[in-house]
Amino acid sequence: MGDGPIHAFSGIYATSQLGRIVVDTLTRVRDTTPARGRAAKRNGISDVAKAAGVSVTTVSHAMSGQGQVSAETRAKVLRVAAELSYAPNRIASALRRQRSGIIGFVSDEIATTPFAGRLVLGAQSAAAQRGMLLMVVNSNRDVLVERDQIEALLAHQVDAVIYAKMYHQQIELPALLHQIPTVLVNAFDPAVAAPAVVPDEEAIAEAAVELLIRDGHRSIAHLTVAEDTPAMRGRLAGYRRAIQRAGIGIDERLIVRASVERGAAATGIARVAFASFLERGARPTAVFCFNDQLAMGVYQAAALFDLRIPRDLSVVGVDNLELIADNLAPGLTTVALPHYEMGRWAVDAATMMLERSDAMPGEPGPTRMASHIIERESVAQPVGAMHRAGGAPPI
Amino acid sequence: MGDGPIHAFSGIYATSQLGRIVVDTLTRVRDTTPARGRAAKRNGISDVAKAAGVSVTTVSHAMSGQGQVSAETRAKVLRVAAELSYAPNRIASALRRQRSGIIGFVSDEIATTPFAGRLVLGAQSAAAQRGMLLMVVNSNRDVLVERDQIEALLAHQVDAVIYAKMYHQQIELPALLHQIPTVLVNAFDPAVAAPAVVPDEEAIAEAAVELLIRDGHRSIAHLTVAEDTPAMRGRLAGYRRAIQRAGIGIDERLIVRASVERGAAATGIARVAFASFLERGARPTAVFCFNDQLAMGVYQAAALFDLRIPRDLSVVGVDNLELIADNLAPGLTTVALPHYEMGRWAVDAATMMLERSDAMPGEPGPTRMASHIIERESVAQPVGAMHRAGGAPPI
DNA sequence: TTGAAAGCGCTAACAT
DNA sequence: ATGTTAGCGCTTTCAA
Repeated sequence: MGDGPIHAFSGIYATSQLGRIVVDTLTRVRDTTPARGRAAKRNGISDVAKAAGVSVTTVSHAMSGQGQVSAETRAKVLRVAAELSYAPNRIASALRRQRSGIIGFVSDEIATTPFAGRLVLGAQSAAAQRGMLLMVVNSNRDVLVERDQIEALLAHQVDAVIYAKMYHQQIELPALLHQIPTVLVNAFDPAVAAPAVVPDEEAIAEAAVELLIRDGHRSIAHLTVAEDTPAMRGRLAGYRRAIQRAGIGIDERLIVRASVERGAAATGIARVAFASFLERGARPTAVFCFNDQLAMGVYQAAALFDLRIPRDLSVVGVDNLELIADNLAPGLTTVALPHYEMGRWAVDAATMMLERSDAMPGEPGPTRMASHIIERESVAQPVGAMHRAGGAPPI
Repeated sequence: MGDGPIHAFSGIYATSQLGRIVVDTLTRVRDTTPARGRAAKRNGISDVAKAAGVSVTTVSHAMSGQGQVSAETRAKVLRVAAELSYAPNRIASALRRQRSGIIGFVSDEIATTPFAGRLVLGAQSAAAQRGMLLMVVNSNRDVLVERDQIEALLAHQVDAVIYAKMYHQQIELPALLHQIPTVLVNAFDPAVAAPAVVPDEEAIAEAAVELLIRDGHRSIAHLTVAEDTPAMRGRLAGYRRAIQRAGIGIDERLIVRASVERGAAATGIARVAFASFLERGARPTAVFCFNDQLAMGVYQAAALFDLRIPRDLSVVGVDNLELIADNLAPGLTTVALPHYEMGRWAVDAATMMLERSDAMPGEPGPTRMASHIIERESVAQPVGAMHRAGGAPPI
C-alpha cells in the first residue's frame, strides 16, 4: 500500500470474488490524486447480492421495502450495501420502471432576478422530500432555445415539467408540453387544463393598504406601472377594494402610473412620475408602490420635496428585493412574493398528478398563493393620526 | 374523428402495425385537454425501424452517424424519424453507453445573489452546445443537505460535477466527489488536483485603479472588508501594485477596512467607516471599493460631507449588482465578475476530462479568469486634473 | 451496407 | 421468504 487512496478488503470479503468490491475499513487519508476522466465504477446490485449471499431480487426488495424479506436478511443486505456504498443506479431503475425521478424545471430567466432562485429552491426542497431531482433549464426568453431545452428534457424522460415565468402573466403553453404532466408557475393558460399557481395579486395590495390604514392613513396613493399585466390589474383592484372597505372614497388623483420598462431605469422614471405628481399639489400621507424599484424612486422624489420617510410619507413596496429594501434608509416595508412556496406547490402538484393520473391539483383556474409583508421602517402613523386609526384627514 | 387532438395516419403507415405510430398530418388544433398523469408513450427506435422498413441497427446508425449507411437509407430513416417525432431515449442510451449526458451542478447558494444565475447560465449554454444537460442542486450551505444532493447526483450517474461557491474561497472538496470528474468554480482545494477556476482578483483591482489613474487621480482610497478572504487579499494586492506601478507611493492611511458581514447591513457600516475616515481629514479624490454595497455606503457618506459624485469623489465598485449600480445616482462604475465565463469554462473543462481521461484542463493551480469594467457615471477627472493624467495632486 | 443479438443494471411477474 | 428470468430502449460488436 503506497501512495494514493488507502483501500482494504474487510474480513468477510477478503477472499471475495470481485475486484469491484472494495471497502474502506481504514480511515481514508486525504486523496490528492482523485479520479480523473471517468467516474469510478460503482458497485451494482449483483455485487451486493454476491457479497450478501442472496439473489438480486432479495437485494432489490430489501432496499426498496417492496416484497417480503425477513428482518434479518434485510438487515444483512442493508449492512452489506452500506459497506459497499451501494446505491441503486437510477438510470437502470428509470429504464425499467419507466420513471426517471426527474422533474424538468423550465424557466424563462434565471440570472437577473432573485425570483428564479427562490422558485428553484422551493421546488428543489419539495422534490428532495420525494426523492426526485430537478433538471433546471432556462431559455433566456428565447423561444427557439426553449424548444430545444424542452426537447432535451423530454429525451431525458423527465416525469413532469414545471414551467415557470418570472413575472405573472398569461401564456400559451408550448405544444411540446401537452404530452407530459406540466404545472405552470407565475403563469396561466386559459386554453389548457394544467395546474397553475400564481401570486394572489389582490391580496398583496389589500395587505399593504390595510397595514397603512391600520396606522391611521386615509390618503393613500398608489404608484403603479402603465403596462397592462395581471399583476398591475390585480394590485390596483386590491388597492381599490381595501380603500373602499375602509369606508374611504377612491380618489382617482391618487393613482399614478409610471410608464416604465422592466429593469433598472424604473427608479428614475418613478422619481420623475411621483415628483410631478406631488408638484401638482397632491399630498398623500402614504404610497403603496407596485414594486420596490418604484418605491426606491419615491424615496428619491420625497427627498426632492423635503419629505421625510416615514414621518411625512409612509411607503410600501412589493417584491422584497433585499438589495433594495435593506439598503434604503429607512428600510423599506414591502410585500414578499411567494416564490419559494409556489416552487414547492408546483412540485407537489406535479407529483400528485404522477401518483394519480386522474388528479387535477388546485382550483379550477390558477391557484392563488398568499404573500407576506416584511416590515421594516418605512411606515409610520401620519402626523396627526396619533394612536388611533382614522385620525384627522390630512391636507 | 371527434374532439380532442386531431390525429391521422399518413398514407404510408395507413396499414401500419403499431398503435403507437401516430402522425400529425393535419394542422394540430389547440388541445384543451392535454395529457395528465402520465407522459404520452413516445415512439421508440423500433417504431422507426418498422415504419422505415429497416432494422433498429440501421436506425441507430443513421441517427448517430456512426456506422455505414447509404445516403438514401439514411435520408429515409431521418424523414420517418422526424415524422414520428422520434428522439432517442437518453435513459436507455445512457444505460447502454454508461454515459448519462448529465453534468451535476452543485451550488452552495442560489437564491440570494445574482451570481448563481449567471454561473448556471454560462454552464448551461456550454452544456447545451455539447448536447449535455445540467442537473442543478443547491445546498443552502448545509453540509448534510449537500451530501444528500451529491449522492442523488451520483445515483443518477452524472458524468461529471461542477462544484461552485458563490464567493471565492478555499475549500475542502467533499470526499464523495473524489470518485468522479469534478471542476471547482470560485473555489480551490490545494489538496486535490481538480481543475478550478476563480476570478483574477488582482486584475480586478488593477483594472479599477488604472481606470482612475488614467483619469488623473493620484490620491485613491481603497475601502475593503476586514474578513481575510482570497478576494480581499487579491484586490488589495492589485490595488497596491497598480498604485506603485504608476509611480505613486502607497499611503496606508488611504486603505480603510469596514468590518462587515456579508449582506445587507454592509451599506450602513460602509457609510460609517468611510465617513469617519473622511472626518479624520483624509481627502482622496477617488475610492476603489471592494464591492458595490460598500460603494453604496460611500455614496451615502459622500452625501453627508457634501461631496458630489463624481465631481468631488470618483467611485468604483465590484460585482455589477445591477439593482444597485443602475439605481444609484449617478450610475456606479463597477467591475463585473466573470461568473458566466467561469460557468462556461467549468463545463468545457469537465467535458474535456470526459473525452480524454488523462487531460487536466487549465493551469496548475486555479485558472484565473479576467473580469471587465462596466462604466457608468461615477468616475470623472479630479478637479484640477483637466485633460491629462498626473494633474496637480489634490489635498 | 445491413441485420441479429447481447447486454447495460435494475424491477417485477412469476416460480419455488 | 427467496430465486429465476424477462425485458425496459438503446448501442455495439459481430456476422452476413
